[in-house]
Amino acid sequence: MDATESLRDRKKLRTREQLVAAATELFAERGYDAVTVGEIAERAWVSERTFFRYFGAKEDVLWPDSGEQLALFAATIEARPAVEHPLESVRNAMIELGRALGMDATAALTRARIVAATPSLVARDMLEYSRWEGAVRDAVRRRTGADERDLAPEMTAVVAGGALRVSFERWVADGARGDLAEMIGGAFAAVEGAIRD
Amino acid sequence: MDATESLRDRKKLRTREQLVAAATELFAERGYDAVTVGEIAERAWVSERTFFRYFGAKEDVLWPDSGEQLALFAATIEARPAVEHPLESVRNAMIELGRALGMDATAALTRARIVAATPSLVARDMLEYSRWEGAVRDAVRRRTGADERDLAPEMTAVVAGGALRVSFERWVADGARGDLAEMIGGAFAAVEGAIRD
DNA sequence: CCTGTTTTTGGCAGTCATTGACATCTGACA
DNA sequence: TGTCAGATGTCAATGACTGCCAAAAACAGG
Repeated sequence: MDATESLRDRKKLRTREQLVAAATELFAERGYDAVTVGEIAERAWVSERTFFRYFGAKEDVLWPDSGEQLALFAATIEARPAVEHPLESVRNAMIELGRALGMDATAALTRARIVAATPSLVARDMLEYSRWEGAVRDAVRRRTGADERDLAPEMTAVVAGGALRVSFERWVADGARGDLAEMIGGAFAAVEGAIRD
Repeated sequence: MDATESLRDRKKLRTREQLVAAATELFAERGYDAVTVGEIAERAWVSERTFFRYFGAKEDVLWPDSGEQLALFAATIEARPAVEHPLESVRNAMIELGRALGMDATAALTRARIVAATPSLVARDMLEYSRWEGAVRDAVRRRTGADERDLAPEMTAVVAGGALRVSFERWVADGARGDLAEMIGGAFAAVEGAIRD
């Protein structure tokens, strides 16, 4: 509740943000591989060692809040009314979340381009998606009380996670114009067509 | 056509196989991170430098034929009769492929365990799946002549790739007993249930 | 079998990511 | 102001890669 945390905490937060900003700028300018952690640290006014105190690895700086966002997403799904169809819950959760995070389109676009340009980052990104998928799967299982061996929750999660991923990719490909929420809705709708005929 | 290629080629192939075998054994024994490239090279009777002539990175040795397999998969899909429903084609292609590759269950299991134990390898694995997904998407697009902006082929690919991934994971979790092809069929079937209600 | 040519290897040095150990500095607080 | 815990900087070491050059092996022709 206290917006004025200790000086220490504020400094820590600022350093963290500077590291993320410095890294993003440098990556955007020269490409991920051509930037060293030392350079990122230098631009953020800290030592290289300190970078690793904030982020476990160079690439982690591109997913600064993945843990929090995942937790938030999971909580948002759980909070949806139980009568909703699972896919509907996920879709709404994603839309709610998109609003809550206040998505800075420009920043998201920059980041997406950096990631797309380097295979190892794309891989890491897929790993993030798979974690969201896991959250969906767990939520669906809990809600439907499905057996752990039932593949239905897994596939629901595959569809939900895939819709998010595909929508985001398309949104980025379009230069972050257009409405992401709408695109997600479209992706979910497309599954119907994909399944039937 | 010539089973007796040049000595050079045969040696190269043997070295490659030895590297893969050495790496797999060591990873299984001690875990991916605890094994150095130098140790792998040593057990394969070559220098560390040579390892990197065969594989661009340490982790690549766990996906020795990913390119070929992907190409084979793509070709197999394309070869399915055009009247088949896309998902059906993909399912059959996967089943055909599983047979053609002669899946060594034990080896697959060992590999899967190594991968599952290390996040960066899981990420790389997801990247591989996304490439298969891309192949499916392209095939569906070509076959249906869908517009590039149509999300249907993307989602068909998501479902197909997801079914493969989920099935394989389950198969591995079950200790590679059971029929993988059958499990894939089950995953595809589960989508119906997941979508409707 | 001998010899000049083409590949494949090995050895080395250098860069960069990542980590542990230890000294120093700084905000928090009595 | 003096002390303590937490944050940072420094240093050294390991291990993944890469470029470069020289030795070894496989080829091809005579």
